[in-house]
Amino acid sequence: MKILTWNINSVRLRAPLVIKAIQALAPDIVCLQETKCPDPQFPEKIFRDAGYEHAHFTGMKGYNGVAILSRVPFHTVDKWDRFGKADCRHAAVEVISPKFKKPVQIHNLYIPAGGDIPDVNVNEKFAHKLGFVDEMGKFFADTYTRTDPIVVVGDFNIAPLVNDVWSHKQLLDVVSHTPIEVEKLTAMQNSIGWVDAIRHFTPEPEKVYTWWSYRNKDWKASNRGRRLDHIWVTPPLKDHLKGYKILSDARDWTQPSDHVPVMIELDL
DNA sequence: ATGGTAGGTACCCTA
Repeated sequence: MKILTWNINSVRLRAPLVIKAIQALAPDIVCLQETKCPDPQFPEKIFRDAGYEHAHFTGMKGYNGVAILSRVPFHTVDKWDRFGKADCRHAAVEVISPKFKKPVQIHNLYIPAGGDIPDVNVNEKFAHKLGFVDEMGKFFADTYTRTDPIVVVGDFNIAPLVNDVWSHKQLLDVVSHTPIEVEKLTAMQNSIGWVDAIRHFTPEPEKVYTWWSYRNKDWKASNRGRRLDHIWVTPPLKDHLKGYKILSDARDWTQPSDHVPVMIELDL
């Protein structure tokens, strides 16, 4: 089973690029973030016509929004409001796997970016981000155990490791790579023993990026990337990891997202 | 030290 995650920054604008990524990678399940689309306007048909007839999404006007599209049947698990806000950042489904006795859940997550200033006293968006990550860790610990087969994917907006950013030293005070964010994300990861599936294949100190800012003249030449998008699995799935792909080419497509598609293949 | 770009929306917010 192939699971793709991509922050596409407007699903209505970039649905054709999602189709292009689907044609390149042939995922079974596609998890999108930043759909920026209220549910009644979600472009379901274009994905249905491409073979992804199952969909679970939660969106709102202008901001945020997550969607799960699938060519295999799933059961909807739920969608959640997080940290007291109805901001459409978390949804989950479950699929039946012949390898496991119980269903495998897939969680799609869009963690808040957190604003520019890494100080909770002057920046409420940063406080929201840290609180959101705390709440996710508590949710996983309260709802599951580390023996449940679960996948969580999404734009976590945090690059936790030294080589998840182009310059560890220069980004220590930049939101996405500050020590407090890394501490919170690590606590969330430890909640039920999440395994970082991308680093399973490309351990430190190899540089791995999934996002390059729009504000760089030449993203490829400057290569000031960050690994903000993640795929984690619980311990029972670790031995079933078969491969991964980061489609960096997509950063060069016409009208690109600033994030690129990240995919994991699991033997389920 | 600063400002750079993008999308959605409505004249500004978030990323």
